[in-house]
Amino acid sequence: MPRVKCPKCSKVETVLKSGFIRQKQRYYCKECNYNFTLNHENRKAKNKTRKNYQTTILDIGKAMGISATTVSRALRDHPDISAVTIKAVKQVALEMEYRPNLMARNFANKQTQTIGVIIPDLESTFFSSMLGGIQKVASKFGFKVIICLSNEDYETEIENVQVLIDSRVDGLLICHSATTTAFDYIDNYCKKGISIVNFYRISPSNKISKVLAKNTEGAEKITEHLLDQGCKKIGIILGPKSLSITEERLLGYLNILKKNKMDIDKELIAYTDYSSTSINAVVDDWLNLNERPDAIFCISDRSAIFAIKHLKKRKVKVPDEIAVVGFGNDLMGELIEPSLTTYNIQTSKIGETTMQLFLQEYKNDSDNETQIQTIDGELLIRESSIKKKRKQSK
Amino acid sequence: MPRVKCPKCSKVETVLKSGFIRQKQRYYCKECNYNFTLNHENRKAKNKTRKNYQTTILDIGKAMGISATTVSRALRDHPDISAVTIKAVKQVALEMEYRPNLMARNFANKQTQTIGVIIPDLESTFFSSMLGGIQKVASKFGFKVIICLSNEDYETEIENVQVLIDSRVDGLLICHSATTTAFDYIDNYCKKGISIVNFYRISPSNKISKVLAKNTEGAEKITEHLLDQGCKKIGIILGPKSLSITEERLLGYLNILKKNKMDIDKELIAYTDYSSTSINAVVDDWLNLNERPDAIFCISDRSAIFAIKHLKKRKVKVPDEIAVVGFGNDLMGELIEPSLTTYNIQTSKIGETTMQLFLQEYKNDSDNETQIQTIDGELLIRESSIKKKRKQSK
DNA sequence: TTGAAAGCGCTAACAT
DNA sequence: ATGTTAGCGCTTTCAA
Repeated sequence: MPRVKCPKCSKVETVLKSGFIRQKQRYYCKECNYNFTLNHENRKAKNKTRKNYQTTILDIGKAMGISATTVSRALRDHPDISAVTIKAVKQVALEMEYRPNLMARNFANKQTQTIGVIIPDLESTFFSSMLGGIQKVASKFGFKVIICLSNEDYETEIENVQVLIDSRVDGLLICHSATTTAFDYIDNYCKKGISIVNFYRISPSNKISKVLAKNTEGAEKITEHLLDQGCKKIGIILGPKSLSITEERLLGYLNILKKNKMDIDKELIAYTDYSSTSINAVVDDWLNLNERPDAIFCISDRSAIFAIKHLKKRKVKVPDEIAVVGFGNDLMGELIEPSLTTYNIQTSKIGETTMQLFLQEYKNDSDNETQIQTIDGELLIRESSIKKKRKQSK
Repeated sequence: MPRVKCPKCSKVETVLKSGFIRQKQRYYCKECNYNFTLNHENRKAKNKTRKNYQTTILDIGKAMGISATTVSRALRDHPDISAVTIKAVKQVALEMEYRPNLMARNFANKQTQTIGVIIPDLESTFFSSMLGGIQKVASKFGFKVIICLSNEDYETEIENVQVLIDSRVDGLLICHSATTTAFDYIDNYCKKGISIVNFYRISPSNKISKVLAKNTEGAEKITEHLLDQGCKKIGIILGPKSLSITEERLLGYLNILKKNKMDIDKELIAYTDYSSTSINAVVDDWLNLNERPDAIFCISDRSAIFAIKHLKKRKVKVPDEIAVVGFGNDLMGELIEPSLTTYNIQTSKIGETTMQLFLQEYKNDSDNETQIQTIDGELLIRESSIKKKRKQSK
């Protein structure tokens, strides 16, 4: 019951609420049979003088003669609040151009509806399309995405993680930089209960969920395909040793060579830092061998393109003299001449799945076990690996 | 003076602070010549029981027997605080694994150190490299970047703007979607004092600063180059009419045709929505003309690549029968065969400049005038526009 | 040099 | 169905 005096009889006990009039709480005195409203602050006047002043729920409450709590609840369609009140409040909110302050709301709720994403770079469509996938799912569920680029640098990666955690993002989706060799920091944060999902380039930690491409299987298919084309000597250009994808793809490559009882030539296994210089150096080395490889399997499409360009420069014919295949399926692979054979890992889907996995863990905040999801891929045979003799024989 | 009783004489007036001992405030009673500390809550015990409990400045304060205010100031190297205190506080903060809650800090400060970026998509390196530029400058100045993709959709663009503003981002960097035709919402937000910078695809509003490419100049150079190559009939494939870049580039194209007293054929001016279908349709139309164009100037590298692919499919030789040029300088242009002649607008620099412009306005929050910055570009002549006869004659 | 108190805008627990 | 109160973690007066 409202504790409001009737302006006529000055009694409190006889006064009841009686809906809203002109967006203001209306009261009714049973005794005097009198309807009245209270003179609260004027809506416009109240709008403090500061230039960027934003209406708050308190302003609305004052303007209407009701409490901020009721306004807060009405705005969020809380079941406790009556339909009339909700309607009236929303109306006033609109008039006063109220907009919720998400900073305040999130602070009060101790959550941010924001996830942080750390990726190595935006220089090809490769990571950006993963980012796109993440963003797509995130926006569908009302999450904001803060991006951070590690520029393939470990220090930057760590700094980014720190800032994001300090910002209290609800979750962290990490694709490690190529120079990251120490992954223990991940476990540290996990202890503190922060949701982290690893994607594509993953850490060895068993405390977090992961989304990865079928690296080993993909590498097997790629290698098999090259053998199919009659290749006898396949060089493999990898990334840094510390990277999960390097390891897994090398495994696939070795599996198939072993299965086919082929020699494994250590000289043909090269580790690089993804830079064009390091890739060109490897290619040069191999061209100087007595017996050149007849195929090069590159860790990424980007490196495959570097290799093709370099081979062209060195007047080596691709694919006839040396077949080149990539991995990943970057948009660029379709454009280069010859078009690039690759393994489509579905980057965008990796992003989507990563976000979904996070969401899943976020909802049932129980300490459920971590899971590892593997995204299917497919061999994409294009020109860069088709040996002519074979082509004709088919 | 501390209001602490001496444990021996129980007097208050005689007690002075005397530095820190074992990270705790130490007191000294002049009268008893006695040093002591107070028994405040235990550091470890205090660490509430909740799983994700994070140490707060209050925890540090309690643990040390000083106020949260002092801790807050010490942590930020406030000049009021003595060096000893600062050192001691930082030490304890480290021990207690304190991390500032940026959500709370930002809320109290009414700023977020975050900017929102709205771009149309991440499907090529085109916008993502602008994003990269923004991110680069942003991280240098301690700003976080929230990205939103409009997917070239006006509604989504508006929604994104709303969410970002509700989140109280410090600034908004917008590159409009291709379907945005109503830009008035921008002015509305400006009235409320939100910093907005427009980049690349800009609105007609004169209330916000803008960063743009030299569209008209670039289009002039491109057109001149095509005339140079002996082209007589240049088709131009534009984006939607509502887009600033469409208008400006068309202007450049027309300027040069007029300057050279050439006929302007309306049939050769086509508006598209950037989709491959719409571009292919235009190309098909032109191929069906009695007199086909001998060159096609595309609004973007992406559309130029669509055009080239389609022409190849239709067995039209590029550049001999029809030269094709793009605009922008997307990474892909270098890879396609024939490599694409384009105008390098320096996407990454556009991003960097946009962020710098925002920073500039943000610092001197005076209502300084808006500025428009134009980023230099350069003609990049590659294979797709070099007519053979010319090549030989040179 | 330090501390106490108020407040940022919102939400939730607890009345009524 | 609505209001009261307290609190999220931090910063900033203002007072000492």
